[in-house]
Amino acid sequence: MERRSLTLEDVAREAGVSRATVSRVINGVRNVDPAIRDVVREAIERTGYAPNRAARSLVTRRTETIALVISGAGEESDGPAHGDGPSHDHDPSHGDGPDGPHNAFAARVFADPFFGRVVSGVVGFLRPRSMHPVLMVAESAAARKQVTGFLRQGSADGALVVSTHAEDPLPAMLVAEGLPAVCFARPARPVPVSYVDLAHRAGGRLAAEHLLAGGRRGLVTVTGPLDLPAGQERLAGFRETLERSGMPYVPIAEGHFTRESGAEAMARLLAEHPALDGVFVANDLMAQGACELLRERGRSVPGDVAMVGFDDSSVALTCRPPLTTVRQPVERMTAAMAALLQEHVQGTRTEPTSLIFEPELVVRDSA
Amino acid sequence: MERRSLTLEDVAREAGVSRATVSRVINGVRNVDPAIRDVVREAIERTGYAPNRAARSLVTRRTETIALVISGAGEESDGPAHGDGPSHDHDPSHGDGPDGPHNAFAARVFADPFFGRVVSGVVGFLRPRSMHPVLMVAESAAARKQVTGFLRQGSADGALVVSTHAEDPLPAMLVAEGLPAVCFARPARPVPVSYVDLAHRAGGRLAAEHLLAGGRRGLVTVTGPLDLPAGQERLAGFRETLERSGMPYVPIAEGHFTRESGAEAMARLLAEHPALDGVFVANDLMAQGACELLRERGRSVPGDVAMVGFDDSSVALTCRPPLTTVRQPVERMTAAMAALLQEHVQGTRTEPTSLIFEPELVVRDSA
DNA sequence: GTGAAAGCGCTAACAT
DNA sequence: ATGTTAGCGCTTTCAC
Repeated sequence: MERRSLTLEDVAREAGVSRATVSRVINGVRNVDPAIRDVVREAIERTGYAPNRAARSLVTRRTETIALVISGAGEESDGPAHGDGPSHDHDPSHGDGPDGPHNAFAARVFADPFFGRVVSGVVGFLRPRSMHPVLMVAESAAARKQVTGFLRQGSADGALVVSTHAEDPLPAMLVAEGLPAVCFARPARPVPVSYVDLAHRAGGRLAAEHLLAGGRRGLVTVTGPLDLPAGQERLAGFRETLERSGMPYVPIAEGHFTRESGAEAMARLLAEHPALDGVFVANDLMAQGACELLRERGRSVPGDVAMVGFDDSSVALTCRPPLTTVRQPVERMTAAMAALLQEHVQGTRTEPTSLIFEPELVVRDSA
Repeated sequence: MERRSLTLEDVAREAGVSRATVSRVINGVRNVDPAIRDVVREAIERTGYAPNRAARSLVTRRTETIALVISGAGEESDGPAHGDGPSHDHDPSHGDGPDGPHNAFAARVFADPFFGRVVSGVVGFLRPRSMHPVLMVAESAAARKQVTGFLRQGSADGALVVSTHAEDPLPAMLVAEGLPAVCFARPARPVPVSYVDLAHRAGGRLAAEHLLAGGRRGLVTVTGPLDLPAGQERLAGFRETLERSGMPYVPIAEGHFTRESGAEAMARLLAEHPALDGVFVANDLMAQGACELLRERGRSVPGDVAMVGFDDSSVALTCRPPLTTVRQPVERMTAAMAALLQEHVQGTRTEPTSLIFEPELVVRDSA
């Protein structure tokens, strides 16, 4: 049943040439007589030959595989306990128990609509090149070791890192080991690593301008986590613009990019500034929460309060009303990450590089 | 900068033993003197050695990698055109253009909250075993070839297949090539392949019983695609139960598991049966659509109309009101898929096997 | 332009 | 219990 896999040797015999020639044909090296080339191609076709990845990888030192890492900060496993073997994990909900997700982190991350767009962009770039990402989750120290180990043993050529927390140590670890990596968003503390990011400040500006253009003057904002560059910059852009319009003071409430925190922040703002008539919420998930809270409190959107979100994630459409939002071209950004990583792997680019994308205002019904 | 990677040889020298011994220690083979074992371990630690995956894979004929394939039916690329090379694609939106996702399929799939749960379950099983899934999308004939090719060249040991359409030819292709595979849900047409599935019929029953228990008598249902076993069975279970309660006739409207189709189906039902007071919607996404439509039409949920969804996906919580729904333990199911595949790969199980999971009613606010 | 041959780093007989 | 050795299937000099 398990037919011994075909080798170059078999194809070579079939075509009446040497292994080397078949190899050349497969790898598209010139210096091959067109006639012979066709004969070989036919032999490959006829036999259904598929080159062995491991063998090739062993000699080329390339895997043509990249890792897509969803990485969190040190949370659980960086606590006081240490010295355990690398495969042990301190999270009590860990393990392949009957409860499905081995930990809350993975479940949370994969449920985020943002994740789908990330994957979509990466796959969009990779697939036409016959490459496919290996998905890794790294929220603990042990998991991060797994990532570097994975790369060091040559299981992948490099890593695409999407961090969910500001203090993620993974980028620095990768750099320290000399492993090719590209991050989504500039790391909170400087690391000589390539990254792709959004012009967050410009995004905040777009939001402010739109709200202002709509005649709103009682403006407030629900910010993202202010220890994240993205959180700071979006706020800065928003503030800046209002300031230029003679509104130096803007009430703010900090959220952490979750729906619940958006609702809570909105509640605080509403309590302190009942006259508000426009709000910039630093991501769509929080905007959804804010929207619901506003409705509960009897304020209509956009009638009483105009709202601009950020990201243009799927919830922007799901939300009632559909959200006017600052679109982050996530798919293009993650595709660019893959392209950049590819260059680093191939050695056609060596210096850490950053690519900044421009946001775009998508006007729907909320403002 | 690029330090030549360490080899077994280096570690062996460092530890003063032979390559074979180091190999034994690493692979946990007995027959190693504990003292020597420790010396070797220390040498590994000291040198920071990481075994080369390709080299190992070449001899073991195992990759310790599995593919997670999100697969659609033949759609675009199975049209009249054919004979193109495998890397060509007919979808005009294909390619790494500036528009992000190389095709609508990937974008649609990855945006589905269901996808996150699938990944979460798979990763939950794999990660404690230091394995990581390779993500593949296969919605065209060419893409499916890529999948079988990927496995045939030994890039992965087997595939986990999640089909989004009834007539997906991939499972049959995999079986025909003798490649290890496990599917999510029973294939629409019989294929001798292992799969994990839900007792859909029991789920339909749960929904009916709950609605009945709530005193609702004007019951209708929005079904899933009726060419899918899941669609048929959920309906059958629902019908069955009502029939036993003396309600042989149930108005139905078919949807295709999208929010829009749910709203449309609900609209049809409402037009024909304005007196309805309870509805079973065959998935949460459609339920959300139905819910919104009901509200637009001035019917409150659950006041005027009680609603039970299916899946318990993230939208069940997002939905206003939060959905009472039939929970599908997706994470456990996909973890089981991975476990089953593992057995097939290791040869500890050879016959196609099916694992059926029981659904569970989650009562929230909509019914 | 093509073939012969030398490894890539590892595991698994087989010897010892 | 440990070392020696023969490949796994491929790419890549190096001759021709």
